[in-house]
Amino acid sequence: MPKTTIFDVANSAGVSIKTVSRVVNHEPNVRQSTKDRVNKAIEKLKYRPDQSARNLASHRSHLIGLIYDDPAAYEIPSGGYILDLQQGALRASKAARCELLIHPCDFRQKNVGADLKSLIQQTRVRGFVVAAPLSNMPKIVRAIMETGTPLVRLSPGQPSDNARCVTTNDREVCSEMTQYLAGLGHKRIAFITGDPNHKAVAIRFLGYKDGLAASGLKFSERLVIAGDNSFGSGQAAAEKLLQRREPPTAIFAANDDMAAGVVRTAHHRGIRIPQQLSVAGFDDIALARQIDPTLTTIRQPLVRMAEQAVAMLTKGDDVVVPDTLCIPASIEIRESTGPAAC
Amino acid sequence: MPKTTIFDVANSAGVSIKTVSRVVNHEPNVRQSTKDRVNKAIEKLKYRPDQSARNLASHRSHLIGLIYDDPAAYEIPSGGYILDLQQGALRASKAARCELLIHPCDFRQKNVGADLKSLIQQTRVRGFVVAAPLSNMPKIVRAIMETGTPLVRLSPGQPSDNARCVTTNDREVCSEMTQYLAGLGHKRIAFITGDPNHKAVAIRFLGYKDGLAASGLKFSERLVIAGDNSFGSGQAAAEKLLQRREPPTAIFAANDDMAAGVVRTAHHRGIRIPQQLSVAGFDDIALARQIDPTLTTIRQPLVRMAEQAVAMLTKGDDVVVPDTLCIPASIEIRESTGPAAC
DNA sequence: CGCAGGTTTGACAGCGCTGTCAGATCGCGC
DNA sequence: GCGCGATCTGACAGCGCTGTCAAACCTGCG
Repeated sequence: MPKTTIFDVANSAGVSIKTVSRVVNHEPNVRQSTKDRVNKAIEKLKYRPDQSARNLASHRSHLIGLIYDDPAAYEIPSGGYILDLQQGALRASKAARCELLIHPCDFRQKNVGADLKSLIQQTRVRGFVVAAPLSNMPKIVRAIMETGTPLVRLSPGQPSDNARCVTTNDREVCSEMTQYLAGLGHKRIAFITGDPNHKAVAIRFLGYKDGLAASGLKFSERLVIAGDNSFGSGQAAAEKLLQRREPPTAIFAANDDMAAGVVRTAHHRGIRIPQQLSVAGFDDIALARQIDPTLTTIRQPLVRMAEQAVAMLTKGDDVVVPDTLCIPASIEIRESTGPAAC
Repeated sequence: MPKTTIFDVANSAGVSIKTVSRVVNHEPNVRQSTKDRVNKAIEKLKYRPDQSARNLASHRSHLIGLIYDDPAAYEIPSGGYILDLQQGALRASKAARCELLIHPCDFRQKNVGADLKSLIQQTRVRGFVVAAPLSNMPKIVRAIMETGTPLVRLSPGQPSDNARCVTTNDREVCSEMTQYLAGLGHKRIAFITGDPNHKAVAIRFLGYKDGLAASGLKFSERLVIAGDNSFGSGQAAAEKLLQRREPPTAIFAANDDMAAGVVRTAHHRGIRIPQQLSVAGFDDIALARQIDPTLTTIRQPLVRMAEQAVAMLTKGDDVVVPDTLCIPASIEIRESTGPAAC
C-alpha cells in the first residue's frame, strides 16, 4: 500500500495539488464547494500530509522544543516540576497540532550552546520553551536567539530582555505566606534559600523579607540558611536550625523538596509538626500531598504557565500576544502549619 | 546568512554532493583523504544536515517516540516511573543522534488508535517504545504495528507476540522479596495487588505466591487486597488490613506508590514501622528514599530498560538484536522492613 | 600490458509538499 | 454586452537531501 500523497487527493477530487494544499492549510480563497470536494477525497483516501515534506518546503516545523535542566545531572531529581512542565506543554502542543520534543540539558557542560544550536538547525523546531533555571542563563538564551528561533522563557529571574516570558508572582505570594505564618503567632520564622542559579527561587527570599516587614517582624540573618533546592539540603538546613537553643517555630523553604527534607529531619528528631514546628514550602509538587503531614505550600501554576508559553509560540503571527504573562500562584494550606507553640 | 547546504560543502571540498552525503552518513567506500577534506569543509562552514530533507528523501526520521499512559488522566501521577523512562530513552536517543518525542496517551479514549496512526504517518517516527501498561494493550500495539513502524514493548505482561520487548524478572524477584520477609519471621504477609490493566504488575502477585510456597507459608485470600497502583489505594488497603483483629505483620505492595500509602496510613494509626509492621514496595521511585522510614523495595531497572529499548530501535538493521531482553531487578533493603514482632 | 573485480566517485531523479506568479473565472455596474 | 477588480485555481520551480546506477579509478595477476 503506497502512501497516499497530495497527488492522489488532487486526482480524486479533480483539482490541482495546490488547491489541496490550500484546503489542508486552511488558506483563504477556496470556494466552499471545492473545499468540500477536497475534504471528501482526503477522508476517502485517509490522506495525511507528510510533515517532513511540509517542513522542507515551508521552512518551519510542527515541533515544539521544551528545554529544562537535566534531572539526570542531579542526585534526586525534582520530578514534579518537570512533569508539570511537560503536561502543560503537551496540552498546548496538542491544541496547536504540534508534537513536543523534550530536551533536558545540563548547563554545567561547556558545549550546551553548540549542542542546542545543532539541535535547532537540524530539526527546525518552531519554537522553544525554556524552563527555569535555564531561562535566566545568558549562555542558553543567547544560543537560541542567535539562531533566530522564537523562544519563551519560563520564570526568568529578571523579566527584561527582548524575549517573551511567562512568570508567576513569586515575591508577592511568598510575602503572603510569611504573613500567614506570622499571623499564626510565629515570631522566629526561618527561611531556607534555594539554588542561587535559580533566579526565580532567589526572588522568593525577597518575598519572605517583605512579609516579615509587613508583619512587623524584624529580619535576622541567623534565621536564613542556604539550600540548593534538593531534599538533602533541606534536611541539612533543618538539622542546623533545630539544634539551636532557641530554634525557629516555623520554617519556610524556598521549594517543596527542601521543605520535605525539613519534615523528615523534624520527624527524626521527634519534633511534632505542626504542634512544635510549622513547615511551608513552594511549588506544590505531588510529594507535598504524599508526605505526612501534608505540606502547606504555594501552588505554582506550572502546568498553566507551560501551556501558555507554548500557546505564545504557536499562536498565529497575526494574533497579538503580550510579551510577558504573569500567572499568579496561590497558597495551599495543609497540615504542616499551625499556631505557634510558645 | 543563507543556510549552508550540502552544495556549499561539496563546492568547498571539491567533491560531489553525494560524496558529502556519504561522509555525513558514515557510509563505506570513501577514501580517507576525501573524507578528511569533506570533514574539514563541514567544520569550516558549520554545516548541519537538514533533518526534514533527510527524512523526506530517505523515508525515515531521526525521531524516536516514547508512548506511555498519560499521567494527566490520573489523580496522582506516579512521576518517578515516567521520568525514569524518559531518562533512559533520552540517553539512548542521544547516543543514536535522535530526538525524543514524548506522547502520553490516554488509553481510555476511543480514538487512541487513530490518533497514534496519524502521529506516525505525519512524523515518520523511526520507532516507538511503548511502556507498560500500554504495552500489553492490543488496541495500542496493533495500531502501531499496522503502520509498519518498529516498536519495542516495555514490560508487557505476556512476552509473546511478534513484537520485540524488554522486560524484567518481576515474578522471580517478588518471590525473593517474599522469602526475605518470611526469613525475617513474618507469618502473615499481606499483598496489595496493582492495576489489573497493568499485566506486569499482575505478575508480581504470582511471584508473591511463589515466595510464600518456597517459604512454606500457605497462601490466604484474606491477605490479598486489590489496589490500583495509586497512593490512595495503598492507604485504603492498609486501612482495611490494619483494623483487623489479627493484622498482617508485613505488607508487600505491588508498587511503591501504594507502599507509600501504607506507610502513611500506618503512621496515622500510630503503628511503628518496622517495629510493628514491615512494608515493602516495588519500583524504587524517588519517593521510596524520601519518605520516613525509607522504603524497602525492588529496584526496577527502568532507566536501563528504556535505554535498551531505544537502542534496539536504533541499532543498525544489520546488527542482530535479540527479540526479547530481560534486565533483572534487585532487592533494595532500607528502613521499612525488619524482624517480625510477635 | 591488459583485464577481471573491487573500490571510489558523480550525475541525476525524485521524496511530498509549499511559495510564487500567472491565468481563469466570477460578479457587478454601465 | 463589455470591462474591471476581486476571487479562485493551477503550473511549476524549488526545499535539501538520499537512492540508484553508471562511470572512473584503482589494484593485482597472467
